[in-house]
Parts: sequence; structure tokens; C-alpha cells
Amino acid sequence: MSIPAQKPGTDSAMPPASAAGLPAHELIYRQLREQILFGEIAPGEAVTIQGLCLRLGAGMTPVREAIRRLIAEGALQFQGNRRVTVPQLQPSHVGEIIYARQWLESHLALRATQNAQASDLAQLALIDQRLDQAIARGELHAYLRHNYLFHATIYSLADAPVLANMAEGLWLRFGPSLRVMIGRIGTQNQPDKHKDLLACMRTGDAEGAARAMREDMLQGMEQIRHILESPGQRG
Amino acid sequence: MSIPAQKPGTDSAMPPASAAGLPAHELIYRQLREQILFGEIAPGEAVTIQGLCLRLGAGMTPVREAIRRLIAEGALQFQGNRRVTVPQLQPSHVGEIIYARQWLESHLALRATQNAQASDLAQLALIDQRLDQAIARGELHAYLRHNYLFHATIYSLADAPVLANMAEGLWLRFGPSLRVMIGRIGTQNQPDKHKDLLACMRTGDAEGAARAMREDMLQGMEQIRHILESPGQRG
DNA sequence: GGCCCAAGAATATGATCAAATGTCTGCTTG
DNA sequence: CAAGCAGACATTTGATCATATTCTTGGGCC
Repeated sequence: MSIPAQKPGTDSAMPPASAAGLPAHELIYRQLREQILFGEIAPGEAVTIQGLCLRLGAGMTPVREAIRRLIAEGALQFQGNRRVTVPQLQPSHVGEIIYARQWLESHLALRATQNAQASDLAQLALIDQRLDQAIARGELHAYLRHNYLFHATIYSLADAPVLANMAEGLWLRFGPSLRVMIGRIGTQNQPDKHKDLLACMRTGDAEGAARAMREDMLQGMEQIRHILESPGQRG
Repeated sequence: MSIPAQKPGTDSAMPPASAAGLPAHELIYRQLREQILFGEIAPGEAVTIQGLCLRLGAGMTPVREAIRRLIAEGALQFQGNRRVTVPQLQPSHVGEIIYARQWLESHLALRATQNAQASDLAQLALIDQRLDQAIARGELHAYLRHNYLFHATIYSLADAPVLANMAEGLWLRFGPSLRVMIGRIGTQNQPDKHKDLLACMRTGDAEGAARAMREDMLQGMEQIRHILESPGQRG
């Protein structure tokens, strides 16, 4: 996704308010994206433009633009006759996503290992530590957010904007189902390969990092596939 | 307010235009997409909302939605200060796209071979025949369109919507530069592997089809990379 | 050369029009 | 007489437009 370029403003003091100065459609896009990835909106749920206008207290135009953008990214789908919903992930789609993430994420991890500075590794370790906290406390929202942040940080380290963009796009597709899966199984039963991955990155073992990333991804995706194929689809 | 809207049973004069009934933002999106892929708008060129409103004779809202969508797909980029342009492809991006298309297109060709019916193969052969005509006549526009159509048809045959979507998204990124490249080199010097690919598909040799597709892609992308790295970037 | 002002373009709002869905009523039929 | 279906209506929602507002930018003036 495109992080808007440095504010061409005159001053140097960028206030910590992250939401300052950005256009409304950008803010709405981010809010909706968050809610789809981590939050309130479940797979299969329908969203209405006017409902969002009320919920977010915004006008129609920015909401419409944000929705178009999310549809283009696959986070929402146009359900034929004017109805927009969060897509239900199909088991066959999981297979496609696994195939794509295998070569995307492993390559991104490889390149990130080659580029990573000590400060980057420290930041990743911090994120992973917070992730462990969220697991221990069973905090669903924090778990999802930090897990995503861990991967997204590696994407940005890879210095491969096109591939990173593709990988982030895939998160929007399986993210909602990931949330359902974790919500049902719990954060406790989520072993990850982040420690292995970080160890490889520290020693510069790019191939090993790629392998760890691939295994980490596979673990999660197979659980999603299992949930989707089991009876008792969401209600 | 209570004017009973006559049910559209009073048809009689339904224009055969295929573009009928679709919302304006969808039509504008398609027009812009065409123009970026095959047509008038060159890499680096800036597009203004109001300019498009005049050129396409549409209101602002549909134009804005179409632009957001194209930005999300990477066909346009948000140039910081409220300026929207067609991105200039960087040589490093070409490397990323090659890496992605290797996996994507070969897999899609493999699956398409497994799914293809005789009628599908006939349609592909027809497209390729028209492509050869365009090459022989040096028709740039027809060449680009049929080349894209050939690949897009294979994507749709693969029955893998997520991967096909990713592959089509990549076309929007290198399409404009492909047009520049062909425009400079000419259609004559564009050997393709389409005949090999079709032969493999006819015999059910999925692996061979994947290999041919990969080689076809590599030929084109390397030429794009060469053009980008050569002096005299277009202006 | 720097600052102010004006023009133009993008953002955002609300209103208006059209279409679709869901409901309600009345008629027909078993 | 009750139940089911059909047709119209009303409400909800999406699509589009005209307009106000803000921000950038370029030129003119001091």
C-alpha cells in the first residue's frame, strides 16, 4: 500500500497525531481496512454506503472512494446487485493464497534479511515480544495486529514495493478468516516460527529466514483451511 | 414522489451496446484502464480529475472513484501534492515483476492446460492468429490488445481467481512501458512462444505449457528492462 | 528576492434521482 | 373460510451532480 509521501509542509515538527492533515477518504480507508482485518466486520457481512456514512460520521463521497479502493484490493466484493460484502474465503482460494505466499513471503524474508540493520532487528524483536504478550493474555485484537505488523515490517525491509504490495493485498483476503480462526481456536494454540526467523535474520542466513517464514505462513494457512472445511461455518 | 416508475417491461428500444446498464464509474474505469494499457496515456503523464471530466463528459464522483480504483491497482500513483500520474516503471520494479510473473503465469498456464476444452483452445488459436496479423501489419494497438487478451484468456481458463487477479494487476504496472517498448522496437521484432504454448496445451503437456509461458514472459520483460536501462527515457 | 494575492484544482457535502427489496393488501382458489 | 400468490407501494440504498471549501501554485508587487 502506498504510504503518502512526506508531508511537503514547511515545518519539521510533525505532530504525533497520525491522523492529521490526511484527506478524509484516506482516513476512512484506513479505518475500514482495520475493521476488516482485525475488527468488527466479519466475513459475509454486508456493508452499506449510507450505513458507513452514519457509523463513521462522514459524507458519501469519501466513503464511496474508500469502498472502491477496498474492492479493488479484494478486501470487499461487489455482490452483484449493488450489495457490497466482506468476501467469504473459499477453501480453493486458500490453496491459491498458500501458493502465492510461499514464493512471495519467502522472497521478501530473504531480501529483508539482506537489508536488515541492527535497529530493524530490534524493532522486529520488540513486535514479537508484544505478540507473545498478546498470546499469553489471550488478547485477540492485539495478537492479530502485532502478527500483521511483524510481517508487514519484514515486507517493508525487503525494499521490494511491488512484491510487498502484493503480499499486503493477500492479507486483506485471508485476514478476516484468520480472525475467525483465531477467535475459535484461541491465541494459545498458535505456534509461530518468528523466533527461528529472527535467529536466521540475525546471523544473516537469508535462506533459513525464507524457510522459516514459509513454515510460519503454512502453519497459519493450514489452520485457516481446516476451519473453513470443518462444519459450523460462521454465524 | 409517488410517481409509479414504469417497470422496464416497455423495452423495445434496447441498444445493443454492451456497455449498457453499467454504472458510470465502472465505464469510466474501463475506459481509463484501456487508455493506460494500450492507448493514449503515457508513463509519467499526469491526469487531472477535471480534465478527465471534460474528456469523458462525466461528473466528478464517478471519475474520482475510477481513479481511486486504478491507484489501488497500481495503474496510477498518487504523486504527493494532489497530483495523479501514470507511474514510471523502475528497472528494479521490472525485476520484481519478473520474479512474480515467473510463478504466477507458469502456474496459471499449467492449470489452464488442465482445464482447457477444445473450444477454449480454438479461441486461443484465433486470438493468436489475429495477433500474428497485427504483427505482420505493424499495428501497435491491435498487437497490444491481442497479446493481453491471449494472456488474460489463459488466466481465466486457470480457474484461479486470486492468482489471476494478481497477474492482471501486474499487467497494469508494466503495460504502459510495454507499449513504449513496442512502439520503439516495433511489432516485428517480437518473437513469442505462443505457438509452443498452444502445442503443449493441445497435447495436455501442462509442464511444457508452464515453461513456454515463462519463456514468453521473460522475453518481453527483458526487452522492457533493456529499454528502461537504455538512455533516452521517454519524456 | 521575498511576500501576498488570485486562480485553478482537488476535496468534501448535501441534495436529487433511480432502482431494488421487502411489505402489505386484496383477490383467487382449494 | 383460510391460505397462497400477485401486484403495487413505500422504504431503503446506491448513483450522480452541482456547489462550497480548502489547498497548492504561480505570478505580480513591494
